[in-house]
Parts: sequence; C-alpha cells; structure tokens
Amino acid sequence: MLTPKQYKLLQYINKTIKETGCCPSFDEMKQAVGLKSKSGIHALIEALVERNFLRRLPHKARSLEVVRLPKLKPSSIVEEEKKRDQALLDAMVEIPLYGKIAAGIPIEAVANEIEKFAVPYETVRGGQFYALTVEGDSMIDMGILDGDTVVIKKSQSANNGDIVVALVDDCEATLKQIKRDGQDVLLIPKNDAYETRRLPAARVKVQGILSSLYRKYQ
Amino acid sequence: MLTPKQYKLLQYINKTIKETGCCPSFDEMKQAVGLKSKSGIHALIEALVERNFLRRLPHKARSLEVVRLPKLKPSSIVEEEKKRDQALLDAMVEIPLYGKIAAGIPIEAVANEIEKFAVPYETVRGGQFYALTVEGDSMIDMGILDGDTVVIKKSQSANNGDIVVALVDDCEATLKQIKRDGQDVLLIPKNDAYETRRLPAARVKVQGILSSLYRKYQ
DNA sequence: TAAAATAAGAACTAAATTAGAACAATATAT
DNA sequence: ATATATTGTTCTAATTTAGTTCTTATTTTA
Repeated sequence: MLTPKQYKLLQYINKTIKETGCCPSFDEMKQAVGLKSKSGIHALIEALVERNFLRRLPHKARSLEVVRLPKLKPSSIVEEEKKRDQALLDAMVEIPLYGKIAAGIPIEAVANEIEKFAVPYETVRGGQFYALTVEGDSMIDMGILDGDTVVIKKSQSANNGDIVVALVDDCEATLKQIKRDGQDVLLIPKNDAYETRRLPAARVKVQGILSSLYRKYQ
Repeated sequence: MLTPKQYKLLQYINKTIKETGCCPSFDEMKQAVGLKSKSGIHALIEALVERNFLRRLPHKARSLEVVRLPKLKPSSIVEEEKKRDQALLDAMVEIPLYGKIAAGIPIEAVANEIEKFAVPYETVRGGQFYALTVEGDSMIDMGILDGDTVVIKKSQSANNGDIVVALVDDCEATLKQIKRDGQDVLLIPKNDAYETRRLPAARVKVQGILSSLYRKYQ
C-alpha cells in the first residue's frame, strides 16, 4: 500500500503522461504535490520505484514510466475525494436570468433569456427554476427591493397567499401576492402606495412561485 | 517517458511517416522542431531509441521506425475533466454561520461558531466573511427580515451610512446602519418602531459590513 | 519508542538543449 | 565506376534544465 503522498505523486505522474505524453520534471512534481524542495520528490520516486509502481532510467531526465497503478486508495485520499464530491454536489448551477420583472407597474414579459444566474444546486433541486431582477417597489413591505434577484420555481398553480409571477392577459408579467376571491383573482402589491388588482381568473396565469431572494450590497 | 523536445520530434517523425510513407531526414527534422544544427536531432533520436520509441539502422539514411507512441487520453476527456475542475473552482465555499444577530434588541454576541453557510465562492473573494441569521424586525424598512441570512465582510471600519455589525461595549452585537455625529456614533434601526441609539464612538466597534443577503421562502 | 515518511535547502553532478563545423557513409546521376 | 549530393556521425563548447546527495528537522506510523 502506498502512503498518501506517494499515491498523490503517482497519480499526478500518470495523469501528466497520459495528457501530455511527457514526463513531468522534479520541479513540476514538487509544485503539483505542494513541496518546496525536490529532494522530497526524489525520495518519493525512490519509494515508488522500489515498490514497482514506477520504472526509470537513472540519471536520465523525465524518464519515468508508470508500471502499474494501485488498486487500493489510501484512506486519507478517499476522505479527500468524498469532500470533493460533496463540494461538487454543493456547486453552483446556472439558471436563466430573464431580465427585469415589475414589482410595481408591469414592465416586460418573461420572454427572452439574456443572462445566467448562479445559485447553489441544492436550492433548485426538484423543479425548474429561473431568476428575475426586481424592478420597482411594489413589494417593499415584504422586503423585496428594487434590484433584488428573485429565484422563481416554475409552476402553473399557487396556494392562496403565495408570492407569484403572474402573467396578465398573456402580456404583462408581475410579481405579486396572489389570492383567490370567488371567480376573481387578487394581485396584491405589498406597498400601501399601490392598489390591489382584481381580475377574472381567466386573465391571470401563474408562471411560478417565489422561492428565494438574493441581494448584493454596494 | 519523454522530454518535451523528444515528444515533439517523435510526433513529427510519426506524422511524416504516416503522411508521406517515408522517414524525414535530420535536416528536415531540425527545421520541423526549430533547431539550427542536426547534432541536436541526433541526440534526441539517440534518446528516443534508448527509450524504445524508435528503431533504426545505424548509418542508413531515413531508416527510422516508430516502435510505439505515448498513448494519450482522448482530448475530449481531458476537456471534460477541465470543466469539472472549473466547476469545483466555482463551487460553494462555506463560511461560518455564527448564529443569530439582533436586528431588534441585541441578543447575543458574535462568538461561538455553530454552523456553516454555503455561498458562491466569487461573492466572498478578497476578504474574510461570515454569516448571521437575522432575528427581529428593526431593519425591516431596508428589506432585512426576521430569518434572513446576511453575509458580513469583516472590517474594523465602515463608511457613513453602511449597514454594519456593531459591537457595543464588547458584549452586544447588532445589525444597524451606522453614522458618525461628532464624537458620537449613531446606530440607526430601519423601523419606525425603534429608536436610534447615540453612543460615544469608544463604546462601538465595527465588526463587519453587510455584503449580501439570502432569503428562502416556504 | 523506533522506524519510516515527510519536508526544506544547499551544493553538487549530470543530462538536455543548442550551435557550429568537420567528417564519414550512403545514395544517385552520369 | 566515379563524382556529386545527400544524409548521418562525431566532436567541441556553452547554456539551461534536471536529478542526486547531503544535512537537518519534524511528523506519522507501526
């Protein structure tokens, strides 16, 4: 069994040769495994040759060849890879940022994808999501400010009281709290300066539900 | 394995034989790899023969044969791995989540690290950051709500008007807008139900500046 | 606790790269 | 077959790059 350092170096040598066709120099190796002196590399290579993982021509530069690779990974390496996998799992994914949506007077429809917005993968698992930049102050009393980025989960339906992206008459998209009132739908701004709109349910389509909010200062 | 020069020459020889059916001369090779003398080619070929990548008949012109080539990983796979590495680079980093901070009456000091909070790496580059969970409603008029997570950039100083984590008398930490007024410091809540505190500058230490805000709905 | 392994750095040795020139062997044209 | 051209070999020498060996410490592992 190899020590973690030996394993790491062997993997690096193997990877480099496979990718470039050339053997790395001791200096390159010391960079790769994070050493400041090449005498350590020399010792590691001695050990790998002794254990028959490497073959070399003594005193020849860049003459290493990988004889075989270990079947077992040192347990500390396994730990490291677990952490890396976790990091990958937590990595960002990009969702479309469709542009501005009115939190005041409706401005533009959700239509042409312009940019991407990166969010943690776990926050957008199990659904389709997109992002919008809030414009206006009609939701200010819910702490949704002009310039905030909201992440919306696509949905054709919403519960009473949800904050949704609502498409009115197939042309205006707006972020409002939604409530049902008989055959009508109420689109409720959260700012006393704005008035609730009452519309027949047929004119309003829910496009998604507010899922999270991001704000960057300065 | 090979040095970069050896590799380059071997590739050229192989390519030429494959394309023209005949081995290049030393002069052609020296052109191809950018040398001005063929003695260098001779040395490289010696090395390639020694490493068993070439075979030759001594003193016979254009008599080289390629024995083997370093087998490279397909470049598509290399690309994929590069992308994966990039994903890792773009991944989340975890910053300490120190617990709750009062946005109303000060509750607990910034002290014992409890949890971690994952944020996109790029948002916390160039500085030390930590996260706090907002408790209370004193900043509600700035859209900072109870339960929001705020990311704070460590700093001992702040500009007038910044929203900061302020430590009062070395024991209460609170999130407020800060303003200077002569020898005093004003800690301004953003909620009409709360009153601005005026304190001598000596009693207030800035611990960090509000950098970003995260809110999860439902 | 003893034996490996890890680590740094310096001093040293050796190999690789490069050039130029002279020369030797081979190939080709006449 | 011979002259000529082409090609490969050998040498010197300078420079750069690379590998080895040594000492000294620290850390890890058995």
